[in-house]
Amino acid sequence: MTLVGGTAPNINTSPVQLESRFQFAVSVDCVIFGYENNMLKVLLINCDLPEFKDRWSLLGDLVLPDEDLDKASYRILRERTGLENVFLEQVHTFGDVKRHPAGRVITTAYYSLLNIRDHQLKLLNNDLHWHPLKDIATMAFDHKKILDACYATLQKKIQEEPIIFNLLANKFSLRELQLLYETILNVELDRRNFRKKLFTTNLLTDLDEMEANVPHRPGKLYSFNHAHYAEMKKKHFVGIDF
Amino acid sequence: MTLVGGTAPNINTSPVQLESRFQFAVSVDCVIFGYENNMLKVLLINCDLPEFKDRWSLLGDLVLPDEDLDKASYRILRERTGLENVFLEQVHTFGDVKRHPAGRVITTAYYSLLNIRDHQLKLLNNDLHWHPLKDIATMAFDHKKILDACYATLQKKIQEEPIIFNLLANKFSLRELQLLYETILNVELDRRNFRKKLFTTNLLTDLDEMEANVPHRPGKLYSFNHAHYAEMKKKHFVGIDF
DNA sequence: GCAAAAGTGTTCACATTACACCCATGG
DNA sequence: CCATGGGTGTAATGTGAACACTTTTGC
Repeated sequence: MTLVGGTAPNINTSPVQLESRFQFAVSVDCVIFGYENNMLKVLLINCDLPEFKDRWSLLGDLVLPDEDLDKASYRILRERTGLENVFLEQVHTFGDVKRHPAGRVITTAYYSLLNIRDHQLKLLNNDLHWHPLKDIATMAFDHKKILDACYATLQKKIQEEPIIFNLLANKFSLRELQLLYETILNVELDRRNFRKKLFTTNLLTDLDEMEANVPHRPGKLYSFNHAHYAEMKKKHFVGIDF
Repeated sequence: MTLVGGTAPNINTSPVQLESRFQFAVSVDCVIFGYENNMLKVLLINCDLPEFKDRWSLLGDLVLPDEDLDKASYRILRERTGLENVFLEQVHTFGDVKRHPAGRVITTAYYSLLNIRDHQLKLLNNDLHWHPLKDIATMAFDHKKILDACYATLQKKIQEEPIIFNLLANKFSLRELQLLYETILNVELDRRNFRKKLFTTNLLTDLDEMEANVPHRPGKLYSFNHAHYAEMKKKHFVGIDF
């Protein structure tokens, strides 16, 4: 065991020459979740590395030397989807020695939520594809582990904060919202209790519009009340639990 | 804006030469929480960098080239406290370009929980000091931001999992446990409801021992029932909420 | 008129909260 | 005997879960 209280030069306490220790590459990987046809999907790209032939990879890239870590994740998202102002949040950093065949690459995972319908046209001429989460069994690198971690975070987070609306169009029915909760959490919810609960949060704006072209009685359409949520957040924590 | 679907060589998709891009140093910083005299404390070390004269720094170090990120955090803890098998968990990675004056250093923050009483002797001959959390206003680097993030995680996590026992001695009274919850969460709890709640979790083992040397009626002593918690975890998620 | 989902209230079980009195010990 | 916290129970309130029928639309 190393001696307690050793006084070796330390990056936090003493001026140290760092040049010889810039030996790492740092990347970010984005788990971009989308929702379509009652399926939670993830945007993936084909991996051309011989080690991972025919496997899928997350969208990621090396962080640039003069680029903040968070900025890098937004850059990936922008370069790959053309989108700005999308929900994006750091989840975890993966730094096992052998996680990347090219060398020592530490990667920080982010997850992002967006509405596939609104953005699908921007994905033309691309190697990118939406994959139903359920169908993803193996991936390149340690990306399955990263995906699992981000999915777990997503499941937890939608019960704490109303981030789920990022996956829906601006206008949605209560049924769509409930289905999305059920899909992500992998549970079944009582329709009446769900409605009650959502309405008491006051986070929904009734648009006085109805669904169209549905083979049944059309439901009302709602939108997420961003302004009201911002107000609530100022005062107290907002939770959504089932 | 960068073109969507650009096909520039990418670390996740194509074989790339990395050597020229190993331009980062990677460190870990540990926020080591302890509890003593009804105060939540943090183990800090003096920073000798001229930029941060007389400021305090977290315990951290560069990750070694052949060392897993998680392993590095355990090493810091072992080197600084002599402790093994202490609760330690990753919180967040901080990677702003200018966060470290020596160059581009990405740091991953971990937090750790330990019982000060049981371990204080190992801190002799050391620059380390326990600081009451309340007294820490400024720190070196972005360490105050890191500390705040870890504290927020701690507050949240003790309401989800029984990690709080890591801060207490093996034997503790219900009052000590309640005080600790109150201290960390910065709330006041009803004593009777607290007892009921804790007992219903079945996580406490009644040791049939009493406090000694207290200037009032001695309370019973309990220990955390690790075995029972492990059993519960197998079956379902265990939550502790107030 | 049939299928499919919208919309709506009540009851019950359980969990949380609020709250007051006597007890044991040290000084 | 006094100060300090230990130990206990109950009533009220709030929350989550279970549950059935009528309505509206497309076909």
